[in-house]
Amino acid sequence: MRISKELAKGSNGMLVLSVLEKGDKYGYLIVKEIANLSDNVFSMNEGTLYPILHSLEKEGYLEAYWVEAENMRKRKYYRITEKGRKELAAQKTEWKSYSTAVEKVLGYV
Amino acid sequence: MRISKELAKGSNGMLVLSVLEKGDKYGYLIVKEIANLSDNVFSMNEGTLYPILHSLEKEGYLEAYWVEAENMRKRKYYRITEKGRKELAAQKTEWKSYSTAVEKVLGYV
DNA sequence: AATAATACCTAGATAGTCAAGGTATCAAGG
DNA sequence: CCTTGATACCTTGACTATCTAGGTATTATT
Repeated sequence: MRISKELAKGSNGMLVLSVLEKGDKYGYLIVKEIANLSDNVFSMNEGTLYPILHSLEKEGYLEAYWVEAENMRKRKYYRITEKGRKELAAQKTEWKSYSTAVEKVLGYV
Repeated sequence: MRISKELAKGSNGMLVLSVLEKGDKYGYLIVKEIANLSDNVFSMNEGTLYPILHSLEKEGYLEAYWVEAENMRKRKYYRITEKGRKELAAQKTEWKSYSTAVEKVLGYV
């Protein structure tokens, strides 16, 4: 992250779920997608991403499957589950509540 | 915090600076002020606040002084310094950048 | 042949927050 | 008078998300 690491804490899981809601992706591509969508404000570290993916899978929010076509590196794709979609919705609600509260304290609202 | 603790990481220092920008306050009152302004979304733990205050003071962003009037508990007031105001401005800019980036990834923008 | 990009991963350190506790004063209610 | 709750300061130990830094391997480019 270009952004101070601490600000980001807690939002990365949500960001991962969010890009996967729009279609299955493999790890490396998730990093690129988050960088692109954020206009390169975020550049998620791989050492951050993979533990998050494993944790989200363990919680049942994601399912993984390997794709191994010819002339292509092996890629581990992730698909968001129904449980994952619900979790994402909850986290988005929480994000709204959090960011609104911050802006109230800052005097923006 | 009612908000998941991780989301809050990194923003608390900014919130403290922000409420002090509007006038000197002592620790206990800072907690109340942040709770009030955020409509009780935030309820900062004292175990979180005091280390933050000490750290901000150490960095030169705050200055402390005791007030000990009659019929009153001893209160340790904090005043934001010029350096603190600059830091706050920088953190507000970073917050804007961060929250905008999150909302871009979430597809709100 | 060397380098950069792709693609997966882990281990140890760092740092912010929390829960839980301590100390002490004051006001209100029983 | 005594207990309770609010005020007001603080510290310690645990938790956990992230980072830095490393590892392995393949493919494309120069």
